[in-house]
Amino acid sequence: MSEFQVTASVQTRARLIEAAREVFAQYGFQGATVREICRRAGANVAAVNYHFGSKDGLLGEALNFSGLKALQTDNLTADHCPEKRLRLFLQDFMLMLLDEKSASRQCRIMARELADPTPALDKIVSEAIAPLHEFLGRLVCEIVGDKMSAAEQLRCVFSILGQCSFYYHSEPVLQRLHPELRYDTGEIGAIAAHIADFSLAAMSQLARRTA
Amino acid sequence: MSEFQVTASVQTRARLIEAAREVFAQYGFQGATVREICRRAGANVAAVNYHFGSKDGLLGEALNFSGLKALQTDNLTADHCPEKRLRLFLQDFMLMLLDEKSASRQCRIMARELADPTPALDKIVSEAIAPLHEFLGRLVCEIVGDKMSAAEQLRCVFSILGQCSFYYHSEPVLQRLHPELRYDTGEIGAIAAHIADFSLAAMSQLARRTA
Amino acid sequence: MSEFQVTASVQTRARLIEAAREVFAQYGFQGATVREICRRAGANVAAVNYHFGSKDGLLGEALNFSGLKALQTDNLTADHCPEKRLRLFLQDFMLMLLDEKSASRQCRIMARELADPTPALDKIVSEAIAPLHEFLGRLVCEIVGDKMSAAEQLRCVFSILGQCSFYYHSEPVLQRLHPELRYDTGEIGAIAAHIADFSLAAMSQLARRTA
Amino acid sequence: MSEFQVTASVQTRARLIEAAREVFAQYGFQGATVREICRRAGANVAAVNYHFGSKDGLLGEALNFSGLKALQTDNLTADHCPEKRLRLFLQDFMLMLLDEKSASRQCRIMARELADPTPALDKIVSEAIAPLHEFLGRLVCEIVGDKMSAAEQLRCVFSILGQCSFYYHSEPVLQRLHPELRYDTGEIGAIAAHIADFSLAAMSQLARRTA
DNA sequence: AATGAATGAGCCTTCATTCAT
DNA sequence: GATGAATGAAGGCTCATTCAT
Repeated sequence: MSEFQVTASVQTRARLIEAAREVFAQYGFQGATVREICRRAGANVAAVNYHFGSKDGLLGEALNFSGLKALQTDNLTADHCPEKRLRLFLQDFMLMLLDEKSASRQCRIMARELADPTPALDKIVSEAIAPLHEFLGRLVCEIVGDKMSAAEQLRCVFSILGQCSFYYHSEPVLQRLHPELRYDTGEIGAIAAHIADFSLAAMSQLARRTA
Repeated sequence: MSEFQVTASVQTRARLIEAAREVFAQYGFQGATVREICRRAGANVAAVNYHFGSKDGLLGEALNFSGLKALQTDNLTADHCPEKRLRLFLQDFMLMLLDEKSASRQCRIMARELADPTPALDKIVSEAIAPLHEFLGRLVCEIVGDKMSAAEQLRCVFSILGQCSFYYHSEPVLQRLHPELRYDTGEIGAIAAHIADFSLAAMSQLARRTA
Repeated sequence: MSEFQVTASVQTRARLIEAAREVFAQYGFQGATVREICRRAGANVAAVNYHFGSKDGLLGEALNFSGLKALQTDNLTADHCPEKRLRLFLQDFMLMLLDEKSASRQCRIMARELADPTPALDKIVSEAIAPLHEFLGRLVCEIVGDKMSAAEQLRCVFSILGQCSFYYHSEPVLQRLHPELRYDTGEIGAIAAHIADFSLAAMSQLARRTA
Repeated sequence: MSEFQVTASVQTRARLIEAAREVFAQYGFQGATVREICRRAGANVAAVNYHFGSKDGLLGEALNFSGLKALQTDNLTADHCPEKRLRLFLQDFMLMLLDEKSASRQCRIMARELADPTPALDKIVSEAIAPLHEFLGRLVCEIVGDKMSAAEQLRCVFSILGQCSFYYHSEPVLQRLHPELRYDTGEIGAIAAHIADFSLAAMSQLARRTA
């Protein structure tokens, strides 16, 4: 094979993955069709099976969590108190979750996996969600110190994540209940600030109470 | 028409609805097949269209929010302070949401609608979710009084609902991360108590801060 | 069975036949559905099979040629020259064929049978079309006398019938080509007059030529 | 794509169109099934949708009026008087209409469309019937000149077309009434000659009368 | 290596008919 | 006698996948 062809093949693969992310995010795994993905990628109908073996295989490749990982490593290297770091992380995380940019697509695919798990969920959990839980767990631990049991700390992590994902999952509902709501940069910042306020207030109060 | 046939028809309808709830909850609206529903209901493939006109029509009938409504009316008639009533509601609500009983199936269907909205979502929003948001909105208002803006109160409602739905949406993830976790009555009670503690602590702190 | 019920049964039968004529005329035999016929007749879905054995059986009963027969017997008793009687017959016949009245429905069903014959066509031919051909055959014979061979006379009958049925069969086409065309009483009269003029002119000329 | 495959695809398409013409002509658009068409074409059930998008799309492709158009252009280039050209056209036209060759199938499909119009009728009218009416309109105009009003000329066209289509539409009836009738070349020629004689006689007489 | 053609299982739905009362 | 419920065969169509080059 000539080098030109190698490059063409690689580009086709890349376009397929990009198109798959769009279509999976928009229609879900079941609702997405191989034809539509190939159409958007400008590739042949058979390309998906050729490059990835199956629709399932493509889903596996389409998942990519580098953005989410970068968020965490950046946050860890910042020189702030844990409360401030939680605030900053929530700002970045909600922006990634709610902003109408490409980064949001993986989140959307992940969210769909929760409602309708496929074998790809295992990969998502081990590569993206487990590290995220651990990251937040350490942050909460730093904030509440030893004033809370491990089980309570875990539930605080869940409370924070629950608040975050709510705005993502409930978007179609919120659009109907509050049509004026728009996830623009300002609104997302306000949401993140509220989650930080709410959670930090709760944790400080609960930590004090236990003590 | 004989009384026997009326009964038979009603029973067939009921079996179809029950089967539909199972299958919709398990596979989602798209993934569910009329054949599987009819098979489980012991009815003919054509039964769904005969009784409900279409798969969509069956979905509409399969959705029933009487349990959720009862929760709210019961709570409103209770003679307690608003904080206590929030606690009690969360206990009932999380039990309905997480307990492995039939009531949970409507929730599962609703949850799937969020990830992949169908025309039925409008019905769900107007009949179930909107009243629930209003109910919690009034409760929060009673708790924080005039010490918080309406927008902040609304975000508190979202924070509460987000925490609740997290345990529901993330079940498959949590099963993988914490295989020892079981949603038995005791665990559900502890979760509900945590959400109440966390939220009440946050609200009291935020209300005080504003004041 | 009480006399009341007998009457009810007879009425249901009659309503079914009337509804069947409407629906067969509108949608054709294949396109017509038993459900729609029963709905219009205000009868049960099973009524057609109960009263007529099958959809085919209903078609047989729905066909009725009394109007067409009356036309011919009326014409035969009129005291006019054959040319005049042809004119009068064409006026009546085209009115029956084209006027938007109930009488037209049997014609429409018959016309559909020609394009898509069912077993009912045999009945139609023997009871309606054959007598009509014979009637016109005698009329043509009276007009051209012995100046034309039997084969030529037969073709003249065909030429007359062809002109008549054209306006019926081609209605959807003519509506598209000449949207201003309306089959009102005046237009139908003009059409019938033209067919009479055209055919009598042709026959007189051909008869003279042969002689 | 290899040349072999291109050829294979074209052949499959062609076989499908040919089979569709057979089946549509035999059973009508509604009565025809995609399965039967594919069976006759030796193709898969999905082939129709793959190649033509839908059953409707296939009908559109199955209609082809090149034969009819050729008839008219050939006739226009002939160097004869208009009466002679009408005679010649009727010979060709009736042969196309009645001869048991493939060309007849499009006519049969067209005839069915008249009794049970589908969206394809628009295409038929604009591409085949309208030009045919115009062609005959010009011929009639040449024959009767200015001795007849435009409305009368139009009715003469209808009288000619009515006679022609009668032999086509009424074939199942004529088979029952005159079982000895066969549309062989000789008979078709005699029919065409009769229509020409009848129509020219009528027109000359009517034109003279008006003058 | 990569593609257009073709596949067949499966989808929802429609329908004339039969069943049990 | 007459009906509402139920049937099952068949309809057009969609889809991920495989085939042949």
